[in-house]
Amino acid sequence: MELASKYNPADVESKWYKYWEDNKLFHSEPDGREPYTIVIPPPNVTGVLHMGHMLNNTIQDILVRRARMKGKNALWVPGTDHASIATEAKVVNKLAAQGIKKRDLTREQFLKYAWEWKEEHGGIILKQLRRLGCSCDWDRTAFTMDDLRSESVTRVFCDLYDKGLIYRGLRMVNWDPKAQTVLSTEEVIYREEKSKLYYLKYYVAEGETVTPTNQEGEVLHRDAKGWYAVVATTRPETIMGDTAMCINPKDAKNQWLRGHKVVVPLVNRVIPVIEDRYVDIEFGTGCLKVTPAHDANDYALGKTHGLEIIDIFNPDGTISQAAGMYVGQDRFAVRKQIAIDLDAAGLLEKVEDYDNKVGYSERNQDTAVEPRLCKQWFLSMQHFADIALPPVLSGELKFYPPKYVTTYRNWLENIQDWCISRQLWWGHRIPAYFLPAEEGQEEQFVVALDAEKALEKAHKIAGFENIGIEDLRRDEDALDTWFSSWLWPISLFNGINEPGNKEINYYYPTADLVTGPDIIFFWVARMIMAGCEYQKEIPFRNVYFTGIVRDKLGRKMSKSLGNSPDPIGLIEKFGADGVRMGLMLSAPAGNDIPFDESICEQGRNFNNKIWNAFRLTQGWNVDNNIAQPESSRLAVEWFGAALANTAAEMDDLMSKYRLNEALMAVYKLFWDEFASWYLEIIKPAYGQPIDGATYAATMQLFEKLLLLLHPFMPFITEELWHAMAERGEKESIMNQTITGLEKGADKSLVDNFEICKTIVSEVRNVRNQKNIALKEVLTLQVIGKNPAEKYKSVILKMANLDDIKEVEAKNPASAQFMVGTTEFAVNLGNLIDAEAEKKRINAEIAYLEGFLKGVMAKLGNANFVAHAPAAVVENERKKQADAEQKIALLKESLAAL
RNA sequence: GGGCGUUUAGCUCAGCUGGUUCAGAGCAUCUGCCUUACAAGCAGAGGGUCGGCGGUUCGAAUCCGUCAACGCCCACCA
Repeated sequence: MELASKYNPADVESKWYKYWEDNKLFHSEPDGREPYTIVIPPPNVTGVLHMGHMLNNTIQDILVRRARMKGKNALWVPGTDHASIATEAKVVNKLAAQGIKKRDLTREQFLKYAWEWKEEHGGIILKQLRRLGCSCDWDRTAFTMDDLRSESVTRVFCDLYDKGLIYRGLRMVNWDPKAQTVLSTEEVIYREEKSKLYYLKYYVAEGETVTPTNQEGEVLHRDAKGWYAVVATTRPETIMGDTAMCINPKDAKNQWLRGHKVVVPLVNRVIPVIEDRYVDIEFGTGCLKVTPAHDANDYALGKTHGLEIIDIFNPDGTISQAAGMYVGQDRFAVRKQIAIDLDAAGLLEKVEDYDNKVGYSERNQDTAVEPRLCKQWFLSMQHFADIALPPVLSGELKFYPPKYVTTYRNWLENIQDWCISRQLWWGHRIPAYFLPAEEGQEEQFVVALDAEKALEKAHKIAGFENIGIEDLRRDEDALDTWFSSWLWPISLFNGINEPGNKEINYYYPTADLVTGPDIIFFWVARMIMAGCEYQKEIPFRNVYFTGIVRDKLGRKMSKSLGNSPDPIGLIEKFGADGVRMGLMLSAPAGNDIPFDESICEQGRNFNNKIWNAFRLTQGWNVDNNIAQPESSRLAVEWFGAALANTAAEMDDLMSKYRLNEALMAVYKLFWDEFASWYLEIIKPAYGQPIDGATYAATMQLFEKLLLLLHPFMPFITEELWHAMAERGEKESIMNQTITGLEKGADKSLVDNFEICKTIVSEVRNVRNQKNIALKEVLTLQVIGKNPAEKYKSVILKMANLDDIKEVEAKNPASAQFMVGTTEFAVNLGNLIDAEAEKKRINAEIAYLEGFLKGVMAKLGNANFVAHAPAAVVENERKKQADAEQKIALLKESLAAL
């Protein structure tokens, strides 16, 4: 069959993926081999593949394919995440577009829509992962909200509640007014923002007698309407919630306010002036308005000083009835309006530009988070921090790159309780059941796996012995998505519902986790916690943190910027192998990846190179009756050693997770050594057959190269591996072993061959400079012994020489070069340009003399000779001798010209 | 305000415990080639005061100090 001169990935990729899947080659069952497990960071079930996924999953696939080829029982478990808040938002939007409001639906109705959405969009991303070549065990595909995972979540909730680690409490939390749910502290991201600082006048209440501290104070704090204090605030719309003004007791300039009452501007409510050292004397005027309902610090102040709490916001961020004014208007609209109104009333002293940080919802980045006081479910975290820190600090669990250990440690050492409830429907509903209560009375509740069990528990509580199941009211809230993800490495093997089962015992702990550093707290840390709590063992041995994929301008790839290439489009253009390689060549663990389509070209070109090397070998006729040329024998010997060296190097690099370097090593081995040297050496003359021994050896070497390449480029390697020989029906390259390829590594053999390569290059260089075609046969002279005598046959062929003559004195009419301290000369006859040659030699002498000067200076330094190790001094002496010898030889040549 | 990281060729990055890997790799660039595997290619070549300054040392890209730029994480200054 005639092979096209260019590799066409589209032809082969779908074919081989189907083959792998049909033959269940990715499937794993526990057996006697050593397990190698990876659990996928579950992508959002309704999401689509982006470049971050491409990178992340390529890495995982390389690791898992390589482990498989190292003889391990490799398993990569795929799955998706229900992504509570993001998915619910999408469904709400979709319904809104159809004119349906969430609040008009019952929970059941809404969930029906949500599941429909999930069925429609779920799985797209899993199909895309197949295009990439991911060798996931699809039979095990899981979903964080499927039955087993849901049951796991409920069990864990009940267990932690029973252990006293989960509690319900009134706290100042972060509220997302758009999604109308609470968020954890980790889900709030702060952004620097240009805003305004409003200086508001708080007049001293009527009837208060003010004693000015000094003349200056009187000027500053008094006008026609009386005495006043000025408060600087970025949030004037919250004044309706002010229940005090606070000054620092040590603040001399505000002493005069002590014990007074002031009037909240516009609102006209009289509030006390309190004193607390919390207030920064230097900030603004040193006067702080205290709004206990809407600021965490103010809340704390309110608590210590027994202040009233006025909640002026509705859950959607509009002003509530309690505010008494601007009711129903949006918080930001009110901020604008109130500034105007305050100004009109002469209560706004001034407005300044001010940079401050505003918290936004991580999932909903256009919505500013509102601190809000409400009752939520929390998980006490100190216990988990205590168990999750030691394995990382001790190195039992390793982070790549290790700098993240510090980040991890800092977080755990300052751990805050985790707010786990969300006011959402799409998620795992909290298994807490409230008991009937009298109006105005605090409701009691029980926590249980289901309603029946809840009822049993309720019956044991005095006064509730006779209630029925219909009297129980289940908590409306769902759990934070991460409350299911943190169980992922356990729940995938059903280790929560069925502790100690065969699968969890075999596959846990997993080997490597590949994920982004942005979810180190959300996910990585919490999985370690859950693992240590429920399996008493870390969930993975190594965490590989990938970088962020950026565009070539260094910007994060994002939908809104439109700078993210379509991954499937890239695969169609360059082939999955090409894209994988482009991504992998870019950067080491932890570094951001500046991605540009053009790096995929390099991958595609490499595919093509491999393809064409194969095409070359297929074009040969094999003749078993001809003898193996010496040059071919040497090439086989040398390349075998070179391949083993690279295999060993790759083992080392892979163990350090330096995938890009491992790939580069095999890339160079294939292109620079195999294609450019080995194949050229053994290539028979045009139309001539190749000897059987060389051909067989070549195909063996080629096959080994494919094995080494396979984890990085699964498709083309499978294609060629099959094209190369008859294979069994279920035989795949992915199940071949690469163990032992490093055997036979011989560095000296490789180093020796380098001398031969240098000589050939030098001759080619002469041809280049003198414009001598490769076809023209030349003669090489070596003065003295040829340092690469062993490879003479190779040199003759590669440099197209008729002979290498060992002579005592060279022909002056020749182009000369040196390899080490050996002189070579290419006889040029009348082609020689004596002037040019003199110039070249003089330049070389000048360089060597400079070099020698440096060496001599070192050796002339008594301190150096006295202090430096003998070997170093010896080496300098050798440099000196070599340089001197070379200079002498060059001067001779010069004289001869 | 704390902490971490980065700065080496045009670009992206290696360079471990100071000295033969000490100034490297890939890509890009330049020159010459359509040589019957491959122009998505072949053969060559050029290119860097290792961010600045100071110190330790016989010797510094490498260790220490300092400054600068960039990036990331954490933190309640309204």
